Amino acid sequence: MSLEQQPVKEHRRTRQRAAVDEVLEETEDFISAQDLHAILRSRGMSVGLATVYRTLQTLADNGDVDVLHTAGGEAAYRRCAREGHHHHLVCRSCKATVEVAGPAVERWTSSVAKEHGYTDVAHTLEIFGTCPRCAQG
Amino acid sequence: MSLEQQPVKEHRRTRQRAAVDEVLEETEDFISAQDLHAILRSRGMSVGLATVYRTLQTLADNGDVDVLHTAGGEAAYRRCAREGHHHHLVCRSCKATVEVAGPAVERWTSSVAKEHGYTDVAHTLEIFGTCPRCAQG
DNA sequence: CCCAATTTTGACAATCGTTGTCAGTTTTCA
DNA sequence: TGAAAACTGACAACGATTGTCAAAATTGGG
Ligand SMILES: [Zn+2]
Ligand SMILES: [Zn+2]
Ligand SMILES: [Zn+2]
Ligand SMILES: [Zn+2]
Repeated sequence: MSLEQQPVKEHRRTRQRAAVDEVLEETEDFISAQDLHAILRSRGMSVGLATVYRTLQTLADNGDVDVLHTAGGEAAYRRCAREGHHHHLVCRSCKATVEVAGPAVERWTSSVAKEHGYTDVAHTLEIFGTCPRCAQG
Repeated sequence: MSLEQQPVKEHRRTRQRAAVDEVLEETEDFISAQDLHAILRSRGMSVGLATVYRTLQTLADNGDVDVLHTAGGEAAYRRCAREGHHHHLVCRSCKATVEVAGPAVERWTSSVAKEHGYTDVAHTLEIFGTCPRCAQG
């Protein structure tokens, strides 16, 4: 067995990371690296695109933000309120997100996996739909 | 029986499509467009990469094959035995796939969506793990 | 069988999100 | 304060996928 410690990669406090953090903090919905970078630029904050990518990647690795892969194949990030494992109900058009927990689903996935002898199990689950606001207004 | 109008985009029978179909038919696990193309080439069957992409895309659109987005961000395709809506338990290393149905999950996702007023709901759910064979040998 | 309309093909360029490079900059801490 | 260590950013590189468009193949008549 290999006991893996959490990879605390974020050691140093830099203005770039603070900037990314700030945007994440005030952004309610999932946002892509590119979009976050655009926001920073529009605010006159100069942060390299690569740095934005790296920072988000690290935050995701450390579990500080959730990652979602959109239909278009791009990664979107979000700092969620809920702490433990959970999933998302996301509006296809405006990205409005609801955090949802489904203990039954978690149990089901592990039982299915175990049933077939699969180990080291993980799963991805996202629910997409049209939110009430976008549905009609 | 329910009459569902299928977008029959595949009109013509060409050797290229037959070739792609053949590989899909004999391939048990999910396979990417690139890998399928490589197999065709290795067999001396000349089929353009773009054609492989287009063919798989069309098959997926018509619901003839299932699509899976791997961790590496590439699409993988599979002709499944099960007909209705279902999910997959996939081995991370060898791609060995088990088709699974989870009526409870389906119910849960729609109830959660309805609960928050979301409509036109869909969901993605994939279970990843290490299959028994890869686990030890 | 032959043809013209229509669809499909494939080599190649182009796009797009993302990662690698690496010299110069910043942070940390002894 | 003085490095060692981590971080940054401009830019190149990358890999998967899509767009282009002339040439080739399929189809349904005639
Ligand atoms: Zn979340
Ligand atoms: Zn919405
Ligand atoms: Zn399937
Ligand atoms: Zn396996």
